[in-house]
Amino acid sequence: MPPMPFISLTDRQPTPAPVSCSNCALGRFTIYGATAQGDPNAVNTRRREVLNFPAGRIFLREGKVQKQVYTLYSGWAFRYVTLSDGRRQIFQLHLPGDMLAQESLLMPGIQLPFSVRSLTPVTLCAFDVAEAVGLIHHSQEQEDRSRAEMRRFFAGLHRRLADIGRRSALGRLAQLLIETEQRLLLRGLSQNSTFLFPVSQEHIADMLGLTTVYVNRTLDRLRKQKIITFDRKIMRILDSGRLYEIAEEE
Amino acid sequence: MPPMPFISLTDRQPTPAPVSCSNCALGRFTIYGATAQGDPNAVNTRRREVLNFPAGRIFLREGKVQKQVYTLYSGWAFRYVTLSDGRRQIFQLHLPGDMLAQESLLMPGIQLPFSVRSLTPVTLCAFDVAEAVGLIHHSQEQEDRSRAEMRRFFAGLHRRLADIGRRSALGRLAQLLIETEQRLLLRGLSQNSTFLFPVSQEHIADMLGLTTVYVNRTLDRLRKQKIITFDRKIMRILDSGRLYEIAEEE
DNA sequence: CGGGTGTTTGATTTATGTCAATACTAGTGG
DNA sequence: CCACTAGTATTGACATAAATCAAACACCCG
Repeated sequence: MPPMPFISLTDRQPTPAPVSCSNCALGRFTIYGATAQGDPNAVNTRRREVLNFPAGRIFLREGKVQKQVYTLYSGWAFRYVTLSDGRRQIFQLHLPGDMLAQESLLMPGIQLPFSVRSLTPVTLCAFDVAEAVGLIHHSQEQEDRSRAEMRRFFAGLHRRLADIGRRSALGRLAQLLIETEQRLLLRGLSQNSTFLFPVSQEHIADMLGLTTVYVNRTLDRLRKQKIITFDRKIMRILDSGRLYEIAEEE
Repeated sequence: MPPMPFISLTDRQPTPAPVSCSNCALGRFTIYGATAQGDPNAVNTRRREVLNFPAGRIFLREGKVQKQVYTLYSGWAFRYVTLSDGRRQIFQLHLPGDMLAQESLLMPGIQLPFSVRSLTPVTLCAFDVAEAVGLIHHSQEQEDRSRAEMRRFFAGLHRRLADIGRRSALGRLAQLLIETEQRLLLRGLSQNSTFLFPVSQEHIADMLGLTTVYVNRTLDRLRKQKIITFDRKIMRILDSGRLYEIAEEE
């Protein structure tokens, strides 16, 4: 089934929260996707509340134990830590459909080793941890799906570590673009290798362990080689073959 | 209870595998530690086999799905990936008492995103995944303990990522030494801030995202400042106050 | 005792960081 | 619709941490 985009590429307004999970276009892409499609009411019943935050808001804090988890219904967020002198490392971008604080499902009682901040205005659907676990154990298919999601996340964390440890700035950037495009594609948020990428160069720097200035210059190299285009938050991959080569070799 | 060392600091011979888990001095430090102490027979019954490997052997391979998990009974190992051109990133050191491939317990069916190789000769105790899960669910205390272990591991992965992304070589090295000493201390494998650290400078480089030569020079800085001593694989922390400062600030 | 692996050191290069100035963009309020 | 501001992006000149290359050295093991 080809995924349908549920917001326009250039639409920067927050998508209004759905009244009911029954007509939520996003549900199928979530960790409880099977249930969301087969029995949307089961999801609706367990949803505790719908939250809205403006851009730049810290809404999950390092060290806290989560009683709830959240589906990112619309908008982008990221998980990160800040060192004592202000240096920041971003661990992951969260895209619409992601489950935030999902590790609380696997490791109940975990103190989050990161904070989460919104990158754009976001809408979240909240579930109690126990309810979310119930949702996941709803069916075999469901369990498989959510496990697959956890594994993807886990693998991604390792990949990022290897990237920062062992790849050049150019290689890291290429990896990031490829990974992001793939994740967005699955949700119908990338079309013709073009997608909204609402991050500043400082965010990219903090994801890749680089400096803002150097990210700028590295983006420039990709632009000059006509491998990408990136303007007003719209990223377009022009030469994905070359991008893959760079990701692999650099 | 002050942990008792179960091998001598300078003993480089592999500790013989215990015939029975009942007299295993290591059990209490494992992920199933509560059971190992309260009902060692429950552990013994489930143990499938005891494996021995020489140093430098790859015994878990990236991409494989694990039907078994292993307690590292003696020796050291590490998990890593190799990029296509040979660059290597080490994700974690495994010390005696660690459960190898433990993510298979949380995420059954996961393809390992890394390989595992022995650093010294190792002895492993093997358990089927299902049996190990059973062991863990043996009691509440047990579940709590094993969860705590998972969380520690998870937090450590994030910490390492932030270190490599945002700290200098000196800071990374300090972090590594502190973390390692703490982990060893819990198992009684560090005394008077002194422990066996059977890694080459190349291993350190591959853990920290550096070069062998530069690791050598960075170790040298710590030596010259009389913060550590490191000779014939014996690491001694002389000035832990200073080491903590460096870990935090650099 | 000889060879191989791991360590140390020096000289040099390079990728990336730092500092600082200028330009652009998206909003804001009038 | 314009002027103003605050954040971003871009650019240049320069500094430096870390990599590279290459040559001793040391140590361990059989």
